[in-house]
Amino acid sequence: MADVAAAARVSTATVSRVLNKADYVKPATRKAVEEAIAALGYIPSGAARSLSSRSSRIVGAIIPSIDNALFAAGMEGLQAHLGERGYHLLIGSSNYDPEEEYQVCRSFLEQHAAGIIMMGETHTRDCLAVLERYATPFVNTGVYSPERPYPCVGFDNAAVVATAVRYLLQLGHRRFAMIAGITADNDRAIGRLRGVRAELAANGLELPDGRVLECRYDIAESRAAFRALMRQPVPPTAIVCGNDVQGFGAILEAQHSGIRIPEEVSVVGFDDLVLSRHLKPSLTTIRVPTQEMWCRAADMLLALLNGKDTPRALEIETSLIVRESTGPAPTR
Amino acid sequence: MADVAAAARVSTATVSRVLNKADYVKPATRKAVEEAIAALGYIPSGAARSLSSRSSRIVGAIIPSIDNALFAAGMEGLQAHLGERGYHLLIGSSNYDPEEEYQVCRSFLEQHAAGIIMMGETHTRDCLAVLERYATPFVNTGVYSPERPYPCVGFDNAAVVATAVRYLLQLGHRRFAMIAGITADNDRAIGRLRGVRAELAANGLELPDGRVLECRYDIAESRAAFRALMRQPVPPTAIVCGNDVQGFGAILEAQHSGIRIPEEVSVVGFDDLVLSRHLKPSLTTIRVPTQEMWCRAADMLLALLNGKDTPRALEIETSLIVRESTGPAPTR
DNA sequence: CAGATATGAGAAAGCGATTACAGATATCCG
DNA sequence: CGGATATCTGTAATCGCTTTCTCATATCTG
Repeated sequence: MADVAAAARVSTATVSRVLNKADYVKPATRKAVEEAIAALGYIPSGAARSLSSRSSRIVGAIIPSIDNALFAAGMEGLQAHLGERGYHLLIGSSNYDPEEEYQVCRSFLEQHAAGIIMMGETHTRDCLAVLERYATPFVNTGVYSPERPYPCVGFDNAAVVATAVRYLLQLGHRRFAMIAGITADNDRAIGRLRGVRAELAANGLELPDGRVLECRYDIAESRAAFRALMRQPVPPTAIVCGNDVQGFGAILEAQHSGIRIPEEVSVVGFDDLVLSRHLKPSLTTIRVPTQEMWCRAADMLLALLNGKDTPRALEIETSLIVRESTGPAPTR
Repeated sequence: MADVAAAARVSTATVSRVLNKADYVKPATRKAVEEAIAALGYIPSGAARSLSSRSSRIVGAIIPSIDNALFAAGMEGLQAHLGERGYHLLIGSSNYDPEEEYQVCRSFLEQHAAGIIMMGETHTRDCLAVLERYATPFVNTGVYSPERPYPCVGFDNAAVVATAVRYLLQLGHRRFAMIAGITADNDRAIGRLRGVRAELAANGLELPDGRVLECRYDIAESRAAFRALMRQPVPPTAIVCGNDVQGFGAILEAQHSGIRIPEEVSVVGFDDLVLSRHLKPSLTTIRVPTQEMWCRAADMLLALLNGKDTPRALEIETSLIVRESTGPAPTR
């Protein structure tokens, strides 16, 4: 910076002013500085800036896994969105473990993240404490809990999945099963399971434990789960999946084992990944505008950061996308 | 840090020593400091550290797109690998554009990245210059060019794809087509196209321009490309795809339009994504140990960073995985 | 037991920016 | 045209660490 200042025959303070847009700087002076910056190929030190200004333009995002089309798409959109606003994105994965999430959170704080966006609302006490201690705002995504004190952008997983169940009920289905995500420490997975149970209960139906198989968001495991469900003495006629990957597992296993979807069994997913519309049969699912969700979360975080006014809970619109994997319940 | 020092009744210099493992610190003193750190919930400032030490434990990775299962898996593995070694990962995407890559590179330098891993070896002159100027080492991945002066970890795309072509030739195929990735500024896509051409030429065959369709790594576009190829007056009997996503497009389009794979046409992909084995028919492809590749690239970078001895070019082993999407050439 | 050698800990000078505060011009008014 | 005001620019302290010296103490050595 001193070099730039010398080349432009000004002080470092002026260079700083040019860099930070603000303040009064005569056009001529500004031009001289900008030319010096370009000529010297100067890149300001982010470390020094955040040290000195006690703030950074870094936002951290903690997702369960980068290796999941859903989150990957979200990060792609988030990065572009933040980039346009002059912020950098730090990505970390928690592996669905709040303890790991806490560690990632600490490492973000170490890097002076100005704010953090996290998937879900299940955080360790330590995690919340450290965020509080370092006065770092955060936003939960993928969940919508206006009654809780934490900022969130998402939707009510239980309520949303219920719309899919209602649709299946209308189609005449009565024997339901669910291929659920691992519910341990996963509020979204819990919500979806709860939503299915609740909607069925509201219609006088049950979802017995034997009809709920938890497995990871992994095609091989989901195929195994689908197979197991369909081999039961009285197989279900409708299977609700925790997300689209599990839905893919169901459809692919059906292709392999010759089970006809939707004639023998209907399948619905959740998320509407790109592949869903391309499989055969294409997958009926809940569309979630992932990128929009993350971008809105970023907007909320930036508003919080800059002291701007913002609602503390934002609901993201989802919709049921009916495709080929669902149909009338078989008449036995 | 001053608080920690005060609590432990030592100087900040000693706290620093404890933090950085090195140096002589009496066990008792170390213990006192560590207790103070824990008690105060102290998190050292990464900015101050890298400013003061003129080095950081940050590694940047620039990939074309986060929203691609291949890179996502690579990043997942890379992050874990770097994390174990006390390094943080910064992820950026170039959108297959060298100019954007350069901008991401600059932003990494701004964050004091100690080193950078980039996909491919097509970088702008400015990008190489700025890396040189800031004395920041980098490693190219996904390519293997021992004759070039830049460190790389990957494989020879042309040579590898040739193994797939050879296999198809053995099966009796003579009419080839290719659904290639966009070759502009993409050395991997170029290499694969070149590899197919070269291997065919070596066997007295040609790949006419009309039999090469470039499209993005996107299922919808790939489906369209497959459809177009199969609608030609004399359709190909073997289609080599630039990567697995394009292979998925081919298989899914075939399912939809009733074209039988491999009876009517054989299809091979590249990368061996998880889905490849699960589709019906499953996709014959080239397995690329993505995570290993990125981890080896990280190892090389860290070696470069720490002045350790390391080969400057590392070849990653790939292998042809024969599945159901390839078979004998139809006898016309 | 004196002197040499390790070992452990502190003082203070940066690292590269930002930002009060103050000083210097330029502009404007009566 | 002098002085008040508004507009620019510079000086220097500061951010939270690392690291080089330097010094104090402990451990050997003959």
